Amino acid sequence: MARRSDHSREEIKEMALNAAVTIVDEEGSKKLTARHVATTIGYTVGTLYLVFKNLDDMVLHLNARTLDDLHQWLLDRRIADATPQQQLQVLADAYIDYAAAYTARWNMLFESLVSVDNELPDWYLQRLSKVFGLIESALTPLTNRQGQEAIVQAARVLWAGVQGICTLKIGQQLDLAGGQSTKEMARMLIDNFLKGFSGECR
Amino acid sequence: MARRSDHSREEIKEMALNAAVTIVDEEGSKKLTARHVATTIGYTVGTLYLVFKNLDDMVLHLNARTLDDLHQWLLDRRIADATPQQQLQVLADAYIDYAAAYTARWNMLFESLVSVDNELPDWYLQRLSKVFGLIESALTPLTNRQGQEAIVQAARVLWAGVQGICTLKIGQQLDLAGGQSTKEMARMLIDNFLKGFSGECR
DNA sequence: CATAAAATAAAACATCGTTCAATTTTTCTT
DNA sequence: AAGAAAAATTGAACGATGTTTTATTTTATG
Repeated sequence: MARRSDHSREEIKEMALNAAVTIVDEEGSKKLTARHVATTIGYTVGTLYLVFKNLDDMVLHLNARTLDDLHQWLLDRRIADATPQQQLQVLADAYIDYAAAYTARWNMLFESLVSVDNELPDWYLQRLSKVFGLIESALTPLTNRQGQEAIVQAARVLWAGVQGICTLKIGQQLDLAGGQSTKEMARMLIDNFLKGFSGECR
Repeated sequence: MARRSDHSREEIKEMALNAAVTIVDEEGSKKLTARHVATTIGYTVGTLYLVFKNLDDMVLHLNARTLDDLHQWLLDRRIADATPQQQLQVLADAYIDYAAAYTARWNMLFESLVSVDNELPDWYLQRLSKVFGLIESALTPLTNRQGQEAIVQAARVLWAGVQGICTLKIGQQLDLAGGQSTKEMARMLIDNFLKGFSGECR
């Protein structure tokens, strides 16, 4: 057992979150319990409550990490010199890939939005905005035709759309006639939405 | 305490589900526990396991009810003699209203999609399809321009989009610049998507 | 009326989040 | 350096949970 001041509170926090990520990835979010995390890092359950207010607080910090990770994931897959449409499709594909690769983590992102009664803290909202900003910046070339306000709104709508496509795994659950993949759905969303949005219509 | 054969198993099932709906609506999904449901209907917890395989099974049946209810809700609000665009906007608004009015119920619909490991049973998928079919039928007038296959795909994408808009309550959580309401987002999604989809573009 | 079968209750189990008192280790004071 | 104060950590405890098992009651059956 770890004994006094082997690690600072900040270190324990780090260790706990590392353990939490591993548990979620390898055993699923249902196995993410206080005791499991504590014993994994060589402490007992009481210690966790020294560095986190409660389990929800820990999950919030865990989700913040996921958002950072997702943001980097999307950044790494962005391509230069592409049309907004191409950029968005790359982003959507990357988002879908992340959700598929780290499903448990990704799910927790939205479970928490439900369970948290209080408002989300600023440091969390900032992480959300960062991810969200990627879609926004892909749309900025359209600022000539559309106002900045409309761009922001479109980015929200598009992200929500891709999010919904991932959430309802319709491709898997409702696949009755002809397997339409998640990415195909996202492509359809982006193509048609952008056609309408970028004003190529009468 | 209720005593032997006061109610058939089917009646107990009904009572339990009625109690569950009330609990979820009035106290939230977190208060939906086996003991709470059992005592509400005047039985003890063991009896519940006579009519449901486990709590997840009960939630699944509860969700089936919600889907039926949602389907009727959407039906009641449909309008006749309207363009696909109008129909879809009415549907989207109704969907959003339902999610707002019965948030706890509505949330459980998608939490369960996550937690259930096994495939969803047929009787549940049929309920999903029924709701989904409403969007599809609103799009059928476009069958001339687009193939039946494309209609089905578009319905999926649009529903997913509205779903995502509801899920990320961006209007409330990420509302940094200018309050864009959920319905406005849905309108933007449908308008632009349909413009692109219905082929009014070059 | 006795006995089998079913329905229900009650108790038990392991686990959970959370709190708290007890114990150990460090730091501070003189 | 020694003892007191403070902090870190444990371990036990509490109430609640999902689920299973045992015991009891009620009905049905012969």
